[in-house]
Amino acid sequence: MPELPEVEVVRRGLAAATTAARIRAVDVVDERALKRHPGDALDFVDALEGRALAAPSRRGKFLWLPLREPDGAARERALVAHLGMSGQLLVRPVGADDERHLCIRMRVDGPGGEHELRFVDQRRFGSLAVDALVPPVDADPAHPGERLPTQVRRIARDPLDPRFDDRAFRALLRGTDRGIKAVLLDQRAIAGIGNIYADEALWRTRLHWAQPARTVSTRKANELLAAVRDVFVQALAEGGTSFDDLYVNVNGESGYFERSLQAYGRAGEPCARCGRPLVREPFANRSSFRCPRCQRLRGR
DNA sequence: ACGGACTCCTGGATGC
DNA sequence: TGCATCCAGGAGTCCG
Repeated sequence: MPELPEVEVVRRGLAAATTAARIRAVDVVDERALKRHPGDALDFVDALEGRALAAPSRRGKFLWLPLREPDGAARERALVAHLGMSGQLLVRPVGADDERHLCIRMRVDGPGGEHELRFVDQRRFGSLAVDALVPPVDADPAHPGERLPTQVRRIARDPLDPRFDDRAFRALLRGTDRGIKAVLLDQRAIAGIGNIYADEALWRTRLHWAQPARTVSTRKANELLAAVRDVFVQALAEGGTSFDDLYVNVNGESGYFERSLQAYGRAGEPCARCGRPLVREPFANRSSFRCPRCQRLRGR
């Protein structure tokens, strides 16, 4: 399931394959993939055909490729992608067989010749859109050129962004009674974390998912941020986490960080620290995995 | 205003 | 064996 490391793997793959590529033709096979696009399919195709793609950017789990006019002029618009839980962006040879859940196909002509950039999505929570680029609400005066798609403006910076504000995040924790995991998953508070990496970071920090955020000490908050960054960097180095082939890189290959997971999906298996069997608990219509000994509610 | 519940969707796994 | 139900999840929306 694509969280920050998986989306970053895809971004890097796209950077190599599509930067400076020109879009020759766009075929919308399933219009439901355009649910975040402000216009219809015709408008989507029209906004892309003939334009070139600039180097891809990412914030949290959102990915976008700025568009250039045929004369090379920058356009304040971008092709925006969100993979949802099963979306894939694939670079394929022209005319390769259609994937079963192919939603959008784009023929692109780049430095490496002609390819197809395809958006494939089994569970259809993902989307492509053409969206305007605007200055971020948290713009840094030292970097006035930064631009974000409008639909990404409400998303916080992610913890690998050098301009992520640790201090502001700690203040946010002090100001809410929500459980710590709910805050980690709130993309307006900190971006890029989903259910898997939330559980991994909490396990590493020995925090219970329901621990009220305001009771997390400054020291623990710093440990938690460090754990989130560590787990992201490690997962990135291992190509991301793949379950049942739903997440793959642009060449269709799985990552292997699943082998390194210590908490997520491991109910009944012994905790790698203390040996107690991990438990699975319902949380916000999904699951949380934790060690009942290492990760207890504190200060109640 | 805040936070929790609900919604979109598909197919693999599970249960009777 | 076959049908029904459950479950997974990001982020927008809705409601108390």
